[in-house]
Amino acid sequence: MPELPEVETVVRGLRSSLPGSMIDEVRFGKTDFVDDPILISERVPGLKIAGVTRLGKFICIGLDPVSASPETSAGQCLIIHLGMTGQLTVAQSSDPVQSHTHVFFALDDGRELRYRDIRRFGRMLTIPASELAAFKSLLGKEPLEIEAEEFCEHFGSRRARLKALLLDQSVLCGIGNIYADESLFRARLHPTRIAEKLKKEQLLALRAAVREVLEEAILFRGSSVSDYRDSEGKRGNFQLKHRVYKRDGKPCVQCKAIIRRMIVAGRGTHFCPTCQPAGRVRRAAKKSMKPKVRADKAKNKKS
DNA sequence: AGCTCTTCCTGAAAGC
DNA sequence: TGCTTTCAGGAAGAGC
Repeated sequence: MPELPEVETVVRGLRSSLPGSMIDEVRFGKTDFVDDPILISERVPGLKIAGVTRLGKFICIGLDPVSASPETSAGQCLIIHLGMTGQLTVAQSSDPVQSHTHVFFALDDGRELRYRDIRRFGRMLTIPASELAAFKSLLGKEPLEIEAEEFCEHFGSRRARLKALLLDQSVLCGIGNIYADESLFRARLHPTRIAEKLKKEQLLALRAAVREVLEEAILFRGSSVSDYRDSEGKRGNFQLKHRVYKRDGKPCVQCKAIIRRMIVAGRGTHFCPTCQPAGRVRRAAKKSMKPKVRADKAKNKKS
């Protein structure tokens, strides 16, 4: 599934081939993942692609009017989230169309920017360029940009589990299930540990692990599990470097213990029980000779 | 505040 | 062999 390294790889590919081209026409197949297809059809054709950037897991295609008359500030941003199975590729318009391709942006040079999404968990919308800052402000910090102090403030004050926080796009943007698990392994932290209870050095280790994993994954052009492909339709290679993700039942690369899988924050979560020891286990559950009574007492106390 | 559950969707894999 | 069921998960919303 596309997370920060995969989206970054796609963005770099698009950036090298799209800017300067004009979008002539937009055609849609299914549109249930598009905020407002009519608006896109109205606003986008006739605009020139100025640049391609990444915001967390979002791809942002900057579109400018061709004749830059001062009063038409009709610059737009086409924003695309790949969800689980989204693919954004550039093809010749004569190339065969793969199944599940739902949006076609015909360019003025005979090429097409195509959006394919098997499960349609992606999202597509257009906003005026002037609203980009507001859109950005809804997202958390970029994990490759956040400073150490800021990271410690954001995480150190939260009572949530580390895994849940890493997945929360309003805290850090761009991390998904793969890189959350891989980062926690490298930081030697158990996914269910409570962020607030970490020592500063552990928070710093987590920040460093996140950066290291993401940077390495970008070098390998992302991880191709399931359907990920870059803008040329090619696979990434970082899946070969995963140390815990989808490796449950296999020996830990570090200590040979068996990698385990559990559900945390509703997601399949992979970890090494030895390298990533759990935090203090709450005592309550253990010596519960009279669990019912205890539970009731606790309830009465509150009310 | 933060947790779980549900919804969206398809194809792969497991179960019968 | 072939059908049916289960599962995976990013994000948002409901409800606790």
